[in-house]
Amino acid sequence: MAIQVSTLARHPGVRTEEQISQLKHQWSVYQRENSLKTTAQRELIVDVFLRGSSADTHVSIDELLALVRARNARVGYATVYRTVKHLLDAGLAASRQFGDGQTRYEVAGSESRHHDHLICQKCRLILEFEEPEIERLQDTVATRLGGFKVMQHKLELYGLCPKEQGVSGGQCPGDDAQKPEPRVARR
Amino acid sequence: MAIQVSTLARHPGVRTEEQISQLKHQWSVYQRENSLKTTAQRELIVDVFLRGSSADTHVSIDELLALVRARNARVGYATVYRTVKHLLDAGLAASRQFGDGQTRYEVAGSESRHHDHLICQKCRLILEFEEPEIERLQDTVATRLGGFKVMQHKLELYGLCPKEQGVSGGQCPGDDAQKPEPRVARR
DNA sequence: CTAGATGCAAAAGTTTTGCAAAGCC
DNA sequence: GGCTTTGCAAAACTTTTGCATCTAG
Repeated sequence: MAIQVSTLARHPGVRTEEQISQLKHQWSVYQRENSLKTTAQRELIVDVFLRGSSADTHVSIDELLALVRARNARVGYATVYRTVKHLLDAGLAASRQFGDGQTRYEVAGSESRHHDHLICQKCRLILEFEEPEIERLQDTVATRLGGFKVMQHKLELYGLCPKEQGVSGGQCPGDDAQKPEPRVARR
Repeated sequence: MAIQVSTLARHPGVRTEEQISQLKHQWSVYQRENSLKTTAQRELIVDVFLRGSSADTHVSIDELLALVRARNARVGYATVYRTVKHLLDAGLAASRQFGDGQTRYEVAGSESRHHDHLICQKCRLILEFEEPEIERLQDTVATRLGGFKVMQHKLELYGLCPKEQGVSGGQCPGDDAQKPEPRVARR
């Protein structure tokens, strides 16, 4: 019996045009409020990030830069870092650390419902899921803590995906681990 | 009405001698299994880590080294990193990233019950709490995911501690942020 | 004696910053 | 024109590694 993984992940990367333009509107509001100028690089980075193809949910800065450079080679690291910082500030991006040493970013914003993550400890596959119950849990704890005001949470489940269970040397979606290329520009 | 924070934190640092020796036993088993030699430095690091005073739950490598050097100045970074790696491997330490850029470590092991964290976004105070409900939640998701085997979870709640709420420029336990000293030895 | 451990310094990897040049408004 | 942004390189910071030396077993 095949296990339907795809129904669990929130159709990553399948963002409708409508959602994209909603997110872009949120971005332009932020731009105006902070008197940010509109530059080709920044717009490109934002566009690439918000559209994120299904393979590129949870991008690292490196990956994002690579995607951006595919469309415009003359973009520097610093610009990506600075732009992502703006996206975080605008609430359009959220950062996550899954323990692989890199900070990863995913699309947030009013359009996206909150979700949590399940990470395969063997193959590093990352799945998303929604669990409304946890909001209730959060409130329970908040109440017990009395004075605390809980703003957000991060829940990560770590375990083994179907392909890894029992298989000692089995392969896995993320297992064909081509050593990450040395970063695009290193000194 | 004062809020009883202390009852929520699992009495951090108040580990009984019995617990300590239980942990040390676990360590010595690991040592034997992996033919690790007993050296003064390593024993010291392990001791300092496992005893961790109430202020020193969730230590960073830097903090741990500082504590260790207070007792023996001739210990290097590398040794601390290598020893902590052993502790992780032995299941006596667990690593956490709370978004302040440093990896932090806390005591794990059979003695300690699982717990989760609440982090004040303003003052970086870290509290621990237990919430049995979440194990059930974990199972719910595992069931829904069908083929997944969930091994562990991390739940982090981010919010504002009592002292920070409503106070725009208010101070906070962790707010007297003396800029972190430049690391102990830098080139 | 020998395998493992240490300390140092260098290297590696990620993120930030200073600055001159270029671009937006 | 003035203020923001960019790209580059250098700096800052965390973690790992190579190696000569030392030490527990």
